[in-house]
Amino acid sequence: MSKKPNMALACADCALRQFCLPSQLKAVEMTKAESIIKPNNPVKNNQQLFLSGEPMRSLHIVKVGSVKTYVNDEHGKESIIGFHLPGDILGLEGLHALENANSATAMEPSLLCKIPCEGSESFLLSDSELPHYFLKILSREMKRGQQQRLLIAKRSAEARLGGFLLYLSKHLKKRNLSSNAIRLPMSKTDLANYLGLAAATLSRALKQLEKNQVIEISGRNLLILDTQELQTLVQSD
Amino acid sequence: MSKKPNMALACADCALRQFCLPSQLKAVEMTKAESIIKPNNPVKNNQQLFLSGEPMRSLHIVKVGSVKTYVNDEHGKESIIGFHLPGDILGLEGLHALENANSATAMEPSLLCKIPCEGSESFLLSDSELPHYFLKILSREMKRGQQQRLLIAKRSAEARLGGFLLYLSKHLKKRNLSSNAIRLPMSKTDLANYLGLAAATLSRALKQLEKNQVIEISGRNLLILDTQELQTLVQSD
DNA sequence: TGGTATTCTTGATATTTGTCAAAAATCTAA
DNA sequence: TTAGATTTTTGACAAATATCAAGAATACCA
Repeated sequence: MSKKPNMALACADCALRQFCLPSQLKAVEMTKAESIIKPNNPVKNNQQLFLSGEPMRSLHIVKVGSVKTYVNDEHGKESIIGFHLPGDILGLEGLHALENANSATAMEPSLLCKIPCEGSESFLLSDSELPHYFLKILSREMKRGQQQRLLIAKRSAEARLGGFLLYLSKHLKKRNLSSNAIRLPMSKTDLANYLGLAAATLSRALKQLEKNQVIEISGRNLLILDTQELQTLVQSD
Repeated sequence: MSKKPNMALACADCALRQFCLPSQLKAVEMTKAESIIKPNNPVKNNQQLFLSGEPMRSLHIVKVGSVKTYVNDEHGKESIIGFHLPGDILGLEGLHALENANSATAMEPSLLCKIPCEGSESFLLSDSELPHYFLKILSREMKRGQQQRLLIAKRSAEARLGGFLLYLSKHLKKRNLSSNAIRLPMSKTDLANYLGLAAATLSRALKQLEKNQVIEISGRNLLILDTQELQTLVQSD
């Protein structure tokens, strides 16, 4: 029953375990997973985690902090793919080619756990239940991606913003974090980019929601006052 | 070497095999796969294949024809999730819950192959290389979904249309089908819905591309005259 | 084949959103 | 802490797209 000093920080005792490893994992597989996963890599604010096009060395899981993924078009202009919070797995879209599809940068000082993709220990090659588990994760992410696309295809700026805030709120709630008082980890510019809006339009949409007493916002701190109204907004479009 | 009468239509000899089963599948696994897959189910035009929310009985693969997937919002309004052509696998986004995330309807008389999800024979539970293979498929689809989302977030109607036409063209080319003379399987209404545009806007965008001699269109028959120009259009946004 | 229903196109107009620029607010680093 | 850089907000305006309605084309079914 003795543990190595750093084990308290590793998977078995991790508060986020249910979001990145199957909860019903057998003890023997748990040990194996822990031997593969490299936990708690610290990264600084704005630090690049990986670059689009590079060979993929590992999947990343956000333990603490937040990360954005994006691609740069031929003119160097950045397009935001997504924002990733604690418990989120990054890099799944690169698995098929073992090449990073997107680039990733930390939006604040963060801790990341890594699951190596290469070599004999790779979970991709393993006979464990891990591949089946990741199949589920990918399927869920695919569904979520479709929903996000629909949100953006509805064109109203306020509806897009509302949908995003609801997503964020639900995400935090699942992790037993405050779901109404939210600190936005990303810049307004990046959020506008993600939502397919001009920065000025996002600014006005935020102001409008505040005027209607749906939210309160001060810098990156946001308070959802009327979840119901947000839902109505998203649906009525 | 003797075959059952319908085997000529089944997986081993299927022209689309490389798109739905791993090409390097071992003979023994190939046999197993063929024993699981129910090939060539005919469906009529406009026939429903499955409904969002229902328990998922199988994955579907388009063998002949075309299928659309969509969801209905609380007011019954339809939002198109995607269009699926021969070789495409449907239902992946429902795997994680074994529940259909979307509804599906044939856009023309079609043939579909089914991979059952339930029971002991399910590929999900199998120890074969199939789960690893589907991991790759899902990863690729996830990347594609992200690209489609970016296309729609860039807002110009012509760029969205151009991107879609390029996708369609590439898709057909991979299958050694005519990539410049395209028959659009979907209605303009559905395509507009998918691209997040009003039907009138799509109509005008098509007309504009025709005026600029980038495409020629007559009903559902479309000819790409200038692929290069389409690419420029998508990128310049 | 003909009649009906549906989809598509087109024009006129209204609305939304983007663009640009300047000022305000915020962040960063010495 | 402060100066400079960056991000955000705001206003004025331009551009793109939605909406609506009517007519044309097309598809569907008996």
